[in-house]
Amino acid sequence: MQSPANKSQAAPTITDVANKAGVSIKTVSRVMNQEPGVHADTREHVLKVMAALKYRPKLSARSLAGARSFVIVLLYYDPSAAFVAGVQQGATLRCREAGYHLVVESMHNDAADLEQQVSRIISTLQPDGMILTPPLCDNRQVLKALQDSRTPCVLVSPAKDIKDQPSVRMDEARAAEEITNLIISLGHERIAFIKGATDQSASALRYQGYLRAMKTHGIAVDKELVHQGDFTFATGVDAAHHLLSRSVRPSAVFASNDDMALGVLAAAQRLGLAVPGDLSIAGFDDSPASSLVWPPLTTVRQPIAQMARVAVDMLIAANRNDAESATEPDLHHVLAHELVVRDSTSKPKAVTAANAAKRKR
Amino acid sequence: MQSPANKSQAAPTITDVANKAGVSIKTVSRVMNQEPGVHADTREHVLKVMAALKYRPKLSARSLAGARSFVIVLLYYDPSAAFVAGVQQGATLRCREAGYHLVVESMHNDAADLEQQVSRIISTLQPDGMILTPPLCDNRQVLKALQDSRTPCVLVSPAKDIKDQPSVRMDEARAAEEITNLIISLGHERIAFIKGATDQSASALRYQGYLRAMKTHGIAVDKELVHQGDFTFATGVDAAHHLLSRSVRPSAVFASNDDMALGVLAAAQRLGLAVPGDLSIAGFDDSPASSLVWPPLTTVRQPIAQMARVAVDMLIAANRNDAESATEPDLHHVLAHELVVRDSTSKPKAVTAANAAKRKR
DNA sequence: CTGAAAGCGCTTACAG
DNA sequence: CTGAAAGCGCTTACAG
Repeated sequence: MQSPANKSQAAPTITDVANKAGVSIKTVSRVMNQEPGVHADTREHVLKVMAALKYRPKLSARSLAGARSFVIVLLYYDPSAAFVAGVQQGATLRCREAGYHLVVESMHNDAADLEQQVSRIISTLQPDGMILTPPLCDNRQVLKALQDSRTPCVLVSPAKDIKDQPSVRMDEARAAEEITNLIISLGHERIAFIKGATDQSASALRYQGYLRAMKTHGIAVDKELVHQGDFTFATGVDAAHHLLSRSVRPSAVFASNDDMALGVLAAAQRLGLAVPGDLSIAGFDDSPASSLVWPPLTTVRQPIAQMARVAVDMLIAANRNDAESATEPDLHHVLAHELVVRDSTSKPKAVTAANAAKRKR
Repeated sequence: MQSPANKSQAAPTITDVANKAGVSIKTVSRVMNQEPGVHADTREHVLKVMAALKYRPKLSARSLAGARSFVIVLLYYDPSAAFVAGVQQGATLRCREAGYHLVVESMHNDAADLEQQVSRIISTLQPDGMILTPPLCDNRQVLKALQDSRTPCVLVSPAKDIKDQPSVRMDEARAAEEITNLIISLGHERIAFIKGATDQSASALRYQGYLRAMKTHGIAVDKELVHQGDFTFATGVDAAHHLLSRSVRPSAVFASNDDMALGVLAAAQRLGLAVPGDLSIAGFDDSPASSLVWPPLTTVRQPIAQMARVAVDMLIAANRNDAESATEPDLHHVLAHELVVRDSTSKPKAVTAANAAKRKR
């Protein structure tokens, strides 16, 4: 049924390139894999023929014949849309640069057959590596499936580092400390803190950062100004109502994520407080919403896309080192974050005035 | 170097299954592809052996040997994180149900070599189908690369439907009409509208919906109450300042997306207007931020994940029909949206009072 | 209803 | 520096 015309339209194979270049397919293979041991002229000639024919090696053939699949899997379970999108953006771009492709799979963290699901994906796809994001990167079943299959794997923002298990993260505590320092440097002393969900490691780390900054500056932490939240908008609102009903109000609130900070902002505005005039507010995450309110929030930007890029790089390196059994250079990467100072924080006008008044009495 | 112990650990192949089941690999192949012409007992027995061996066919081998790759590619260029995440969620889950895998690739819509990039991905991956989201689904270069390769492709929310080109969308105009109806039913008459970016088809459609509802209810549209925006927070703020400085203010604003609605909300609050008391506000998209402000926004939820599921279904069906050359049943799907009524809209208290006062004079 | 043979397009291990 | 042969794990086209 296939006419010659159709046949000529078929995608060129390595054999087509070899024939036209007058070399063996092995030489073409060497060139496209950038292996040594090919004469410069030969290499150049083959390269030209490949370009002329618009030759693209098929992933399935390379994968079946060789040890690599050029596939990296991103396993995730709905953290925030912004987080997934960020990881993906970084991972997919880096993959393309390196000739890899990113397969994404969304899994329920509490599925009973999670280990099976993961091992099935690995067996079917035989990926060269896997990227895990919270909460899956802290899930025993997932980790077990990965280890059994000996698939290289990088954890992005895991709760804690595991020995011999590569990871990428930012310094949550340091970032929280810096944002607290910023608020203190503005002149605040009564700085409230809203904690995040107790089952997430970031919560404790961010709280540590807050405490450290307060201590460094010799400011006593009033326990009444520390409130438990769970990273949701609603608990931010709640916390604000509690904190702002104190006889002596805080002049600033550091909510350990943006959603809670937005809750504080909403509550403050309902109470008729000016932000940042009457109350400075800082968040954490640089979520999209943080710049879609007035005033836009001072917050911390996680290097999400960059973490994903690094994760991909580590996986590719792991594949190369596999044969050489070289020791991994850096198992645990910590990437720089960024303070995003916007309009929700300022000098404590009201408090300053009040303090001045007090002193006069 | 490989000990027998290691060998037995190797992933089982179709040959292993065939040997253990005492049949040919062709029979195993028939069973796993659910092909007819296998005795029920044989089928059952093979199935048991596959399960016992935890046999998983390798995608690379199936892809190389056969006409299908079991891979679907999602091509996107950073619309909103929420949109990408939604499409992905729907697509990845549906893919897993059907034994497919989703490869994601992020591309710059304005890249000079876009057509080449897309055709390279197709040649390399040989996907069974492709999902395109805005703005790529309206990009000529992308569409051309797809057609040249004859890869089945579904457009999600394209600017307009193309003949013979499958698509999935919601009814933007209808949704905008419904939200306008809602506002009208609350008692509003001076309803402002903020248009979206002129280069996006949704802008015109949503405006049409607004006009249609106003006309249906016999309310004249005051052109001073229609303001051009571009879907950003900043233009929402601008629009609000213009609209609210009118001698007779609107009692409600329908911003044609949430980001602009949030801008209106921020501006209104700075001006000391109560929302929804003094001003009702409605948005469009149900963005994450829309419920992270006070009051939470009345808006429209697009069936994003559902659109992606349908897109995957259409691609899988296209692959099946390929051989039978059956005609596609529904080329253009329109999915139901959902009105999300929250607290940013209410009866026009202030205006009602004012109107009452006017009448008394 | 079942199977033997050939082949998909590459890489591997070996030879020269 | 280069290549001929075998094989990866499946599906296809054909036979019985």
